[in-house]
Amino acid sequence: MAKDGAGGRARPGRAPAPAGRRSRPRQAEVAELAGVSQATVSLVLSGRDDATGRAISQETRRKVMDAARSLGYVPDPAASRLAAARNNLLGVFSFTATFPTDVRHSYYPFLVGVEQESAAQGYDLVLFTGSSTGGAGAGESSALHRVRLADGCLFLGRHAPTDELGRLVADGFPVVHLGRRVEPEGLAWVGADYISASRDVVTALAGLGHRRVLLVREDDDAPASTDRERGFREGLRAAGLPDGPGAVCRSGDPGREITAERVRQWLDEGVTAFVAEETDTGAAWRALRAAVDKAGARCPGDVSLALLGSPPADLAGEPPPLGFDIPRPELGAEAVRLLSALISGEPAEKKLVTCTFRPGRTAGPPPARPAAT
Amino acid sequence: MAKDGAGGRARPGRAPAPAGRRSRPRQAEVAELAGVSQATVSLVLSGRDDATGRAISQETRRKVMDAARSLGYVPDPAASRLAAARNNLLGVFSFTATFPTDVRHSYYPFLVGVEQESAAQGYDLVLFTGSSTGGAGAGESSALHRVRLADGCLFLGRHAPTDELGRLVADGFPVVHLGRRVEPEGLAWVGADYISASRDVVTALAGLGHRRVLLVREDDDAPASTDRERGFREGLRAAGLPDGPGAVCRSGDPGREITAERVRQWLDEGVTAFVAEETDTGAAWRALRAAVDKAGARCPGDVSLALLGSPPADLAGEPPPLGFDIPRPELGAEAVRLLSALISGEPAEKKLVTCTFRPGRTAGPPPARPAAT
DNA sequence: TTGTATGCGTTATCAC
DNA sequence: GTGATAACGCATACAA
Repeated sequence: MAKDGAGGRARPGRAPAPAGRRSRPRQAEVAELAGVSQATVSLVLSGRDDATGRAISQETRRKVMDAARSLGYVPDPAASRLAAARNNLLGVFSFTATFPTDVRHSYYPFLVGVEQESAAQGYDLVLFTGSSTGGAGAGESSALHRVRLADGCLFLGRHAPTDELGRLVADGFPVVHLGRRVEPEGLAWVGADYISASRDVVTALAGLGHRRVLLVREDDDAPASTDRERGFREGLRAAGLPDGPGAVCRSGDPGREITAERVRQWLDEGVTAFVAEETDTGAAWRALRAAVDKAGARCPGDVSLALLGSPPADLAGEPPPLGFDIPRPELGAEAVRLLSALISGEPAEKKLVTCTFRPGRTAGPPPARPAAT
Repeated sequence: MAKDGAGGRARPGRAPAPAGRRSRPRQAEVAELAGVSQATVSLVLSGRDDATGRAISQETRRKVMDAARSLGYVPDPAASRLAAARNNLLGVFSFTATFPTDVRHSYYPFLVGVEQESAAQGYDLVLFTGSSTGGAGAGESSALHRVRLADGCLFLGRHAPTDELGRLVADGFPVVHLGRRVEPEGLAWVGADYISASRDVVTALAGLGHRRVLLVREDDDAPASTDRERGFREGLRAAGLPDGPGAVCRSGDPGREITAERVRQWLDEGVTAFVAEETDTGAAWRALRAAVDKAGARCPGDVSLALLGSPPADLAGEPPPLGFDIPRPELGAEAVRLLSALISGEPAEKKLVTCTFRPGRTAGPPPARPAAT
């Protein structure tokens, strides 16, 4: 009973396969063609034969390889994962569409690095489409459990629910988050070192002679924002500049927009340099530039500007702002490396990647006399 | 023998689980807690109980649900997909990196639609790249056959080798090509209807009063090019315009560039409108515009221009050309629909998607007197 | 050096 | 209504 031969059988106990379509070749069929057992096929194809001391004759190896090739055999990832707990698949899960219509919000730059490093490490990528409309797990309380099909998963975007992630981590499922993240406890992540990078920008401004520098940031409490503010303040202190509440302006709310009028006022108060945060849409930087322009101040003659990040793509033609670039592909690659290590059983790490300082052309010495006088 | 209880057992026959990692609860454990059989748990949790007429008592349902919740049960996707004989994975194979650094050559717009529709259909995506050396199957002779790990695969780009694709098709593996393609026989594809779209552009020009229209195309015999030429010629004939070899200029070769001189000459010959093909880099359109400009002709005053496709991204600021837009996201979505149908056993289809006519601002009536007189 | 037997967690069929 | 039981395709301890 049971164990019928490997040949095309009627798949008892289940609905018949779609008419006319043969299922993908299995190891059993490769074995039959090569005249060996399925177990031998498994050994040969996994390359685990000589590694574990199990020696398999070259003759057999060749026969198996040939059979596999001629049948176009490819291991079933689900079966591999079930049997061996690994299938060389890395998951990528984002909570907004990975390829949004609006390219500005995309994870594209990260994916460049993720793809490269995954290939280098011998992994294929599975894009879990759980984010958008439904995904394969629509209706489920958690669409997230699907990622367990892969050996590990990368999470993009700050909207990952902490408890779901926590569950994965608690179960020992390898997870890496792209972006610094405080919780859940024990979560591995790779983030950009906004603190140092922001500090360096302020240091550069101070070095140029600026004594009053203002940070314009969004009213958001994500680490990406708070880290920049922290670095900004560190930079002020390191340069011996005043670091009061007046050094930072939370913008973004209605009635708090950066207007020409406010800029004018700040200039009158002695501010000679403005620092903006990079945002998804680049709105902050755009608004600041517009306001300064409208206020009649020239940059970098009358006022210096800096951007804690990269300018939006449509401003690529403008002179590059003083600031830093986030090495997104490198972040993606590093995340894959961490994930790979996790899968190998190493402990969860948290890693900051250094940003690239960008001298830019929007900063110079402050005007000789106070702009307002 | 075998069939030991569901309780925490030592997982015989395999390497011990990584230290400290307890395995997650299985249906068997849920069943035990609920006092029912594992099969019942499967029925209840899959929600397939009332759908198939198998009535399960509310009492049992509740007990199972409670047990599952209290144990924190989440289904193992590997096991589900193995048992269901499908892994809900769709391959996406591109012959250049899926995320090239040069975004202009990218498949991004297609992927937008692919991702959306895949999510809607309950599929996850596996990204393969022909260019990348690595991947889980590195070392194999053909990187292409790796796609068989998915339930079906989408191919992007025209460089897919016909014989390899033919092999997949012959094996009954579900494949859809993004872009019209003549061979291999029996290959399903989704393409843009360049013929109608190009015809409409010519019709629009003729409607404006143009009698001599010239198509500038690359020296390429891909369907994307030949279809446009065919539509162009159809448009000429439909408008009763002359359709000789002089109506088309094959450019791109050295010595055949579109120069100001040649444009001048064509204008002298009575040509009043030029139509260019969209190319990967946008080179044709760029060259044509430059040449016309350099020839001192103004557009649309002296000469009308049209583009069979969309202008390159960096020309987004210029006035939009008369022509059409390729609904790339829609193409991607349609391809996924076709692939999904193929996987369900339906026959291979070929489908053309209608392009969007774009009036643009580069065409007007021809000059009152021949430009050359 | 190769084959046999068995389990991974789920689904689906069939007797009860 | 419910519970055995047989695959799904692969990996591995162990026998041969």
